[in-house]
Amino acid sequence: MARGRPPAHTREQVVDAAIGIADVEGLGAVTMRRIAQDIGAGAMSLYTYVPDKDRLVDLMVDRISGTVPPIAITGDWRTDLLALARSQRTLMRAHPWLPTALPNRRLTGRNTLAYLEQGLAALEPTGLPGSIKMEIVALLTGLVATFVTAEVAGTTPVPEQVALIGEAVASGDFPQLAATLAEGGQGREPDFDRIAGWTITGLVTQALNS
Amino acid sequence: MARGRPPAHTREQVVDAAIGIADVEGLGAVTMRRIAQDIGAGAMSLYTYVPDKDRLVDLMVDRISGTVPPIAITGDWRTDLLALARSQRTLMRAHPWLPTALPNRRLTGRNTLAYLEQGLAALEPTGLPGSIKMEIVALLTGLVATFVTAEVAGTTPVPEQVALIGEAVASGDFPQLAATLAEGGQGREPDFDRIAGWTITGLVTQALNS
DNA sequence: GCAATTATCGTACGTCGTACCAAAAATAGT
DNA sequence: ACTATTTTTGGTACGACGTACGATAATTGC
Repeated sequence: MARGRPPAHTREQVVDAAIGIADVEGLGAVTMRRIAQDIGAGAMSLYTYVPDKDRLVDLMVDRISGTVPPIAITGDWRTDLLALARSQRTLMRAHPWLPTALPNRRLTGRNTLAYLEQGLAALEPTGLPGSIKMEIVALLTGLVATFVTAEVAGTTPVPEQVALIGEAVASGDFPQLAATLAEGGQGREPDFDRIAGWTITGLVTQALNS
Repeated sequence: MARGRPPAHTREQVVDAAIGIADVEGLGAVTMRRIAQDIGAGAMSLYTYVPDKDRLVDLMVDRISGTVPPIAITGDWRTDLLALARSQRTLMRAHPWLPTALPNRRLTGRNTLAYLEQGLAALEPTGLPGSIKMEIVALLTGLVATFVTAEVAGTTPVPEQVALIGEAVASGDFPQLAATLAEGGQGREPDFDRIAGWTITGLVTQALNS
């Protein structure tokens, strides 16, 4: 029944290899030749499994989205949305290239849709209009991406930025910034649950009151 | 006093040419050869004005940030933060490549710092700790970027996504999504002021109450 | 004039995505 | 068994990219 030369690999193999490279060396290290080398194939053979590189990234996103277990819907939107945000954060921390890959990307598969579905389910008890629910889910995803990006990048202070900020503060043109930096780190450190909780509660309650 | 052969162009000229290309044809169309051609220079001459392409993008971001007039600080954080968010949105709509360029980008210049300064100034009356103020500004920027990205991309429905969603809905596995889509567009359409207002109020009031 | 200095930009290298196509490996029909 | 058909493989090659290198040109200071 299966005519023609049998494939030596699978689409999943290709996508998984790409994800493995991106996880360790970043999305920039993902090239067709590199993937091919990793799975022991010729570069051009990959095009049997994937139409082009852009779609491959779409497939990468959808595939890792499938690795997240669905959240339990309790019926309390606060709890459920926070659980969803948490699982997204876990996913993005495991695959730090994800926030970079997300913008301008099409909805690519059932796993990505499943995420949206869960967001809508979490918001069901609010009785908000569907379009508002969609917005809230999108904004929540953006928030998590912003947070994780800052979280991952924030660990390494770039000396050249320190210099810029230092002389900016010294110039006296940025009094608020100077005061904030002088204040030091005695503020609470970034806490995902707190931030996400604020946003969720803020967005939904404001939406309900308008 | 200025020894050696005089420069035929300026850094601003190079950066502005790059911005012009990006505005019309997207960030992907910005190449060193293309910029050089636009300003009538050899490709390699650009390296007199800019260390490399990555820094050039940094300079692009900082330069357009300088085109935004500073907001008037009224002392009401709600008003001032919304004004800041609005001006950021205006900027991002005028330069749609900006949300794409933002993630993982270093603070590059005084104009970018000035934006941060304004955010801190707007939050001054709240009396929140500096680190919290910083977070709120960062999250607000992320929110605007998310919104504008959706706003700009949302105008063109991709047929291939419609097909995916259609069959997903037909499969019955996504009841919430199906219900939401069936509900149609009778919900209010995305309104930036409303969304930004929710988030600002939500974030700040929750921060104050915790 | 003559060095010293600085900018210009043609050439070239390595890397990328991927178009093209001959070779290889399987089945279906005879 | 053989042939025709179908499908995958992967080598070669093309155009575009960022940019290293270095010869050349244009300016100032002595």
